[in-house]
Amino acid sequence: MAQAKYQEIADRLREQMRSGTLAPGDRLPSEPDLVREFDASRNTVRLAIALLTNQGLVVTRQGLGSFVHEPPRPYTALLSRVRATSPGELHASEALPVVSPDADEPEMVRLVVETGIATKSVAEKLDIAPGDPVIVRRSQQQLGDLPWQLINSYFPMDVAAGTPLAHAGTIAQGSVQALAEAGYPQAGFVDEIGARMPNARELDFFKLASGTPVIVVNRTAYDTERPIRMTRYIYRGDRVRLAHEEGMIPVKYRNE
Amino acid sequence: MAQAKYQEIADRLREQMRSGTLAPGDRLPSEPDLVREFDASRNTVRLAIALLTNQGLVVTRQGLGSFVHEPPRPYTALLSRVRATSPGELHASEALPVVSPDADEPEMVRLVVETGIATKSVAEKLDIAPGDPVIVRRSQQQLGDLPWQLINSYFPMDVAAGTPLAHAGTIAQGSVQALAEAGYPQAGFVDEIGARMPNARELDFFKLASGTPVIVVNRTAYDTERPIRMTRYIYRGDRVRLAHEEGMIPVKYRNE
DNA sequence: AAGTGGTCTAGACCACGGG
DNA sequence: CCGTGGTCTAGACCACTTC
Repeated sequence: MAQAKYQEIADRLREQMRSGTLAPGDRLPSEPDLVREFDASRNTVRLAIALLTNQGLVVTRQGLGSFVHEPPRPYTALLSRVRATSPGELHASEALPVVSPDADEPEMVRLVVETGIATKSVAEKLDIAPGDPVIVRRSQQQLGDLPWQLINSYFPMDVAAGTPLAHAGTIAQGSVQALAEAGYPQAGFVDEIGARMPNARELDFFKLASGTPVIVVNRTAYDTERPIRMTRYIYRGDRVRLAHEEGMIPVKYRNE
Repeated sequence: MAQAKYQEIADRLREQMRSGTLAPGDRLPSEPDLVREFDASRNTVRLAIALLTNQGLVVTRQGLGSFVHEPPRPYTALLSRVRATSPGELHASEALPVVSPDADEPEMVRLVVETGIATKSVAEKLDIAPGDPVIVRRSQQQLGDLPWQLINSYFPMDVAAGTPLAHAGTIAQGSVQALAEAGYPQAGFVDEIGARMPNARELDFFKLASGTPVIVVNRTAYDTERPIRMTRYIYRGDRVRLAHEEGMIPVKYRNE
């Protein structure tokens, strides 16, 4: 066989999506229909649909059918806020500023503060040893009823102990200010951006369809000497874009 | 049944990976072994393994077995080259600068230049109409034998026609310089960064295991008036990180 | 009730990789 | 050759959604 039958079925369906015969939101033929159309067993048809699902092209809903994925309009998070930022815009947990949300969606935040120990990746960024104690601030954020980002901030214990950073609740003045008041003014930061498939926790929080990756931003902040914070932002790949600007952008093309 | 049997099998295997019983690179028990261990049919075992594969935790190789995924050390592409860049460092197709590749890996580039028509997404970025003609420069890049990025640059026809940008072959002085000489000096750019599952072309070029997303960077460059270029960088999510720096970073923590 | 997808079984044959 | 995963079948029963 030149090509597996389930590949053939997937290819045909993919082709129909490309050509518009199957438009975003359309229901695919039912599994029994495809069984008849391609003279295949149901398992083979299901293999084809699983393939498309894991490529993010199709979503299936039990009792209803399989549907061509409709890419939603994404929210955009800004890696750098170049233009003036009023102090009031600073988010409690230092979330990246967002543009173009559906204006008046209420924002909901669940915040947990705890002490923990540094994992290998956290230790590396903070230049401490794995297992060293750290202050962890975790938050889960929703816009309307869309769970859209997870933020985990890690502070070296000697930096954050005894400061407002170590206490539960939001930080009125913002964590950058709190770090400055504790004697660690932020001088700069490095972002490291990657993408991977979600783990169980992320799958549960975001309610992601399979075939949807997450975007991970590791932001390590430094004073003039050393790392003073590492913040890990996790976004759902299907609804979020990151933006970064440099130089002069004509006004009509700027974000925000 | 509280939980599907294949979910149960996947959970157990995942737990063994977390605890270290199964270390990265280890071979999982064979399918017949798992059939015996969990008293399940082979198809059910395969469902469990497919789940782990699509989460990027496991890779299977026919004739050999299934193995716990080994995360490789990633290459890092810099979104902004803050520090001095000599003209010689400019890549022909304006690739983002890379740090920490295995030093002396030879770089290979395949470049195609053609005229095409703007897709919806390209048209939007270039502020032209879908279907309008554009110059397209496509390149495929490898480091050693690792296919690591695809770069597609789109230029409005009125900008690039009759310039070196419209001709095959690399551009000695770099495309930024070529645009400047054509009367369109670049004033700034906007990057839009997202992640998604690879399409067929990308799957083929990168040879990606399922469960591996790609990172997409859309860089739109402007002169003082209008968009003059849109470049789409596509990276394999399993081997690439993007970096972005802001402010002052202590020397020992800088990239490069 | 009827139609959809979700889970599971038992068995078959094929293709690949290594001894 | 043998053990590994890859493909495919035919049939069963369950769970969810809508009418």
